[in-house]
Amino acid sequence: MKRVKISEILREPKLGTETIVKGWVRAFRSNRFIQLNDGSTINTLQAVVDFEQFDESVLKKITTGAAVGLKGLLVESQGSGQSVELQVSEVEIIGEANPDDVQKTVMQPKKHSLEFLREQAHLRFRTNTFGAVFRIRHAVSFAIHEFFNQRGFYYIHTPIITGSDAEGAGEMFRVTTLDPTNPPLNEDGSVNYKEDFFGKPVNLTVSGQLEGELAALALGQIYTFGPTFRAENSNTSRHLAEFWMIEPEVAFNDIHDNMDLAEDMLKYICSYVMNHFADDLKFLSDREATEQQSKPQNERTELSLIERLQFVTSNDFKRITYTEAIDILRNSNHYKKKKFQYEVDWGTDLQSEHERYLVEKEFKRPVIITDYPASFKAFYMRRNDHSEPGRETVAAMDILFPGIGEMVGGSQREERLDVLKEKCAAFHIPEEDLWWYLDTRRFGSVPHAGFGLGFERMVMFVTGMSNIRDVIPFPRTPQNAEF
RNA sequence: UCCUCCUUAGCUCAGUCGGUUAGAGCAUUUGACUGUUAAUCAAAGGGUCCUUGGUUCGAGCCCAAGAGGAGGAGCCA
Repeated sequence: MKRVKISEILREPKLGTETIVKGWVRAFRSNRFIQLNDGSTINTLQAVVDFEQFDESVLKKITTGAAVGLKGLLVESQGSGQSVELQVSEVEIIGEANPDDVQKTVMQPKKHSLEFLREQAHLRFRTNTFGAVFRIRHAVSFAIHEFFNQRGFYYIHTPIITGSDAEGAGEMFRVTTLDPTNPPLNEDGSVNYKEDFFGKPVNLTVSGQLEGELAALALGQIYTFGPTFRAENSNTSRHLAEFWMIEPEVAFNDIHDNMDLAEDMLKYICSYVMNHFADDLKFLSDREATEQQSKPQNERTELSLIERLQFVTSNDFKRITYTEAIDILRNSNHYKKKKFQYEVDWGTDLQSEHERYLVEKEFKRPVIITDYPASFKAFYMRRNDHSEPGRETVAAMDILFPGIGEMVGGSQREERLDVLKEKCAAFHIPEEDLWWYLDTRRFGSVPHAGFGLGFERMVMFVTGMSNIRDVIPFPRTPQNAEF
């Protein structure tokens, strides 16, 4: 007989049939009731053992955390907390768990802090919260692939090891096989990278975008979905040294097509999770609601997690230009009462507090800000045709989410070779490093656009978790690469 | 990297003005009970009060330095 997953049993219970389940004991109450979870769902199956029919030594081993196989008859439950239960006739102890040891872990049946759970990343999968988070992380991932596949996008794998530092997106991790204590040196004392594995210095990628553009300018529409690495000493609840990013790129799209695509994608993800992982979502929504009760009124969220997802899918994102954003901020009472710590001036980047004001106070919904000043945006973003003199802007777009900040950053790309070369010079990027990128603008260049979605930030929004370390199985942050 | 806060039992936390033997709930163990739902009842075990140094007759509590963690900022996704 094959084991049946608990998710199947609970979805379509075949009452009166002999069934085998295997999983981990969450609780064993009254020497009679086993609460069994096998990871297929957040819900547990109640298994009832008649303790008079089993050996004491077997019952002793049914402890929290232990792995067991149970065979028995599926029947309607006499108790009120569940509809079906398993009347156990055979117990197999598959893996024991010593209660004294379990007591020191996150598996003991009680509430734990997220910090404590983080210290046991290898065991936190066993908890309701992280089981739900990682099932939903899968759902978000799968929804993204499904979304793009349905629209005829091709999934492209861009390199993880890269020789170009062109995007300047941040500090990079060096990849080398040289002996750090005794590297080969040039005559002038510098490290001789010709002797390194690739014959030149290489790093872990900070973005697959430039490579993605090459594919898009042949295959039409592509997306990447891979790990990304930033060696920045960022110690916040929104940053990781290793994270995952989705970067679609579409030939012939302009900035408006780009916004439509991003908005559709974000809505699709929310719908998918609501439709397919409702149990996990409800658990997380209730969990957040309980947590909110211990917070002061002004720090509570107005909508529940589920309501926030519904809100996103059923309302258009607010679209404004950077210049309009500056006007709104400067005309706000918040500004007039001097409640912003940072000055609001055309030409400087928006600070976190400004973005939060726009998203959380002014519009109360996701906001897309476009047409930023060229001075603080990347070299590859397309220069707008009708910029005021001295106020040159680029066709950039950032999508800001409540509680998260920047969820998506993208732009229409500079397709004009002469302008792009000008920008390279202005940003001190040597053209010879990017010859392969510039080539795309020589052989049938076309307008195109794309964006990057921070995968973990999306999972944060969908699960309601407030620390990015709690939505990735094994977080890598400064001074922390355990497991 | 900067600012603020935190570190007491396995976990979550209390610990008064610096004063005798540092407490509670949960968890664990033992026993009782047995249709429970974070089961209940009784008892027991469990402490480098983060580390080092200082002040003091006396420090969990005051001071200094360090370590670890959290929140916020910057950078960004």
